[in-house]
Amino acid sequence: MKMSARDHKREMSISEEDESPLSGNDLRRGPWTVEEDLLLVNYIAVHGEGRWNALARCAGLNRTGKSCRLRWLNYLRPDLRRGNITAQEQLLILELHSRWGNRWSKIAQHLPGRTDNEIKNYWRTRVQKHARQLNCDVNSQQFKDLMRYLWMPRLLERINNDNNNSSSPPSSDDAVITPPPQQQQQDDGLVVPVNNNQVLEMSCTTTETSSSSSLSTTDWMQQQQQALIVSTPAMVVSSSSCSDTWCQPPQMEYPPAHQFETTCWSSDEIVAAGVQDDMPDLWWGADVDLWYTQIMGLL
DNA sequence: AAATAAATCAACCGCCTCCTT
DNA sequence: AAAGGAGGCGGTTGATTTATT
Repeated sequence: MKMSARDHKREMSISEEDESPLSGNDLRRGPWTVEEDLLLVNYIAVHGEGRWNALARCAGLNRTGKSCRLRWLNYLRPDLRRGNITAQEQLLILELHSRWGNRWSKIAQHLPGRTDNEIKNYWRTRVQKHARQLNCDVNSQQFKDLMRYLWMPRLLERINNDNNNSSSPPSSDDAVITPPPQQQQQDDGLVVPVNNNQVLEMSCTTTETSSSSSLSTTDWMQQQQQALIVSTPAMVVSSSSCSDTWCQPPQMEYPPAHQFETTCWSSDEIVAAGVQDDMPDLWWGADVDLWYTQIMGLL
């Protein structure tokens, strides 16, 4: 298992702490050591996950079941997706959060390989930060409108441009993980990837099996986007290419832009208004401030 | 180069729900 | 039906890293 410098440093500090271990039956807390990770991974590989308190004991881990579960779900399980949150994922997070609010685990179900913790952290560190910088409440209508009528369409535009401009294989930032073997149509109109374990548990409710069993996460994301965005204002996105089998776009009602005269700014409109049309690469990066400050000035 | 501030994210906590007995 | 345990969730903390001065 690859260990980062950060992990190594942490490991060293833990080893030093072990000279004065927790007394008696006290359970370990804090950062996990490599040895603990191995114990957990090996045990789950043989016996599977679940029954976490018993698992912790049987695996010889002096941890709570909760701690083991968290470590496995958020860090050790093999289908985790590493790296930056992609533009596609950002778009999904924004859209799903606008529907469900802080239902992180529910949102995470729609982002294969991402954990609720990761999405929650992303929201708090990036999205909330920018709401603060704009001096508005993250739950305010103003901020929601900004996301819906400016950021999301622009993000979408960027994604589409990227897709059009490159027929190349996915970049390293767009790593393909173990693809979702099956998808499950839910009553909310979205399609949920189902991992191997879930298939076993939920096979009785799996109604549709997509022919795209080798779908990469990238492809899955793109199809999800199409399902999500067909009614995004000012975006010309056809859903006709979607398979009717599993890509049924939800009928989303975008709220009226009570504050904006136009519901969305096209690139031409933005340029015509004198704003540089060069949305920064990372979208939430520091240099985006100028970009959307200019935009905000137009509103 | 050092000090400080800001950002990141792994991990914990407390509450809630569900399941088993 | 009630009690207790396990698992899941959202909120929060704090150590570490990264950026800035």
